[in-house]
Amino acid sequence: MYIDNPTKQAIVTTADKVFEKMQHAIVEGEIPAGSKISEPELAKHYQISRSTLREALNRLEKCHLIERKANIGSRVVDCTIEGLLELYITREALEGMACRHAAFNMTDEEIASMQQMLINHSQAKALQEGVAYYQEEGDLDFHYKIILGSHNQQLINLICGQLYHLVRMYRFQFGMQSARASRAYDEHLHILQAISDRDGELAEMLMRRHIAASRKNIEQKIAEQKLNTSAKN
Amino acid sequence: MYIDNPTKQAIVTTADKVFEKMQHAIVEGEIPAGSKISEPELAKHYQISRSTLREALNRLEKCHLIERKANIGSRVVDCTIEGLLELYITREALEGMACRHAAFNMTDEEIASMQQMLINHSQAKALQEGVAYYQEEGDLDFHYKIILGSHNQQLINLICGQLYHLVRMYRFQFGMQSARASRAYDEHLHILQAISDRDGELAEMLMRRHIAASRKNIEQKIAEQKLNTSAKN
DNA sequence: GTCACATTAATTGTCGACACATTGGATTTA
DNA sequence: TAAATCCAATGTGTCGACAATTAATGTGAC
Repeated sequence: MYIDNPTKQAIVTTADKVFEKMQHAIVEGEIPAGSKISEPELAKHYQISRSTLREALNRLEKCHLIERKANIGSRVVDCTIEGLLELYITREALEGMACRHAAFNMTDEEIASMQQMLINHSQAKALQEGVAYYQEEGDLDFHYKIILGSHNQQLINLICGQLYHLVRMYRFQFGMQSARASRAYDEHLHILQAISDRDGELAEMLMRRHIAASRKNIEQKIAEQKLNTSAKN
Repeated sequence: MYIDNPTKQAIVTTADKVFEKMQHAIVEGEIPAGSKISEPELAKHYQISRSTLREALNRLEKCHLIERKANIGSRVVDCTIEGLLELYITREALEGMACRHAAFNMTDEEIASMQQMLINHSQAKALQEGVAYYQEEGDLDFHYKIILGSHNQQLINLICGQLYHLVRMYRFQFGMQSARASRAYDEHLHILQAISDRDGELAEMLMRRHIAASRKNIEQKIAEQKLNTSAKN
């Protein structure tokens, strides 16, 4: 069950459709990260002309899923640890600010809707130990609505329209759903509480800590992995 | 004298050249804000095919200078007050974070180079009362180098590659160089001091206040303008 | 005179072909 | 054998034309 992106423009043109297909293919690793993109090959695969494919490629570049170099070609971005950490830092800045403004700008209805959502998450979490569902869909959903709640079009476009897909890609490629699930849930609760108290300053601080904690959790896991592999060799 | 953008890819293809020309034309208002873009007309004007023009348009869209709708066309973004304030808020978040990391990641040489730059600014400022030069080029230059100093490619791309041109556009269109010049200079000094002290937390706070002060200054000017115009009517 | 509908004109999306740049391998030379 | 040069093959950039959609104009009915 995907969270539908309200920022995305309606899919009417064929380039739109191919863009969507390729987006999923890249995010889910079907088109491998770091791989070179052959325009003639892909155009044939999707049964479209190169012009249309290039239009789709331009949009993929817009959300940082591929990189283009003049006269050389396009490559799918590769998921490095440095890139992941940089992405978290960027999210910390942007989502923190979004959260601060959400505290000022969200309507009472929006807040109530999020409270209901967290209750649903809590039940789903209790049902299936929650790790998978919560970390994948629920977490993104929560963050997503906070960002929309900022009512700041610039922030919304940047995060939801551009960075969002990259975040999903990293989640898929690194396949991380950690033991932080239940702690993350509590943090969500506190963030929403700060918002419903209209305390923007606290809301921003909590959101930043929430994202930073997630980043540090990953850094730690990476460090452990390194320790293990070097111990084996 | 323009600040050359290290993030921009080398200009080799004709689409690159047209992109650059149009970028300047839009930023400086030669192509008016909010105006519709006619592909056949512009293609003829630049003596290129529509395909090449569309390639240029795609890049303009990437840095938020134009907006496209399927089957309808492209429009230059229009500069609204809301848009300006949203942009400042986004900058506050991103540049604040960049500044924090610059405090950790800038080399001693980079810091020394910035200190020298501020000395130069100070002299230019003393020479010509500084308002114009400082607010236009110098201020951007300072912020620019801080961002680069974060050594965070994600942040650099977002701010310098995308938002930067929009910031310049707003400056041109609203033509704002306020009496904040000398105060802003002092703030720059303090920020750089925090960085050279490797105090990331303070550096971020100062940068955020610096940008927020600039935003509030504009909000106040707008409020005064409204008061004046309504008094006249 | 105004609204609704149909027809025409103009604009955008898509296509296939050509021009140019880059890459890889074969040939020549030191 | 190694390095440099040339040539062919592949891939990207650009072009002009056609198809599909939207906007504009004109016509008729009320």
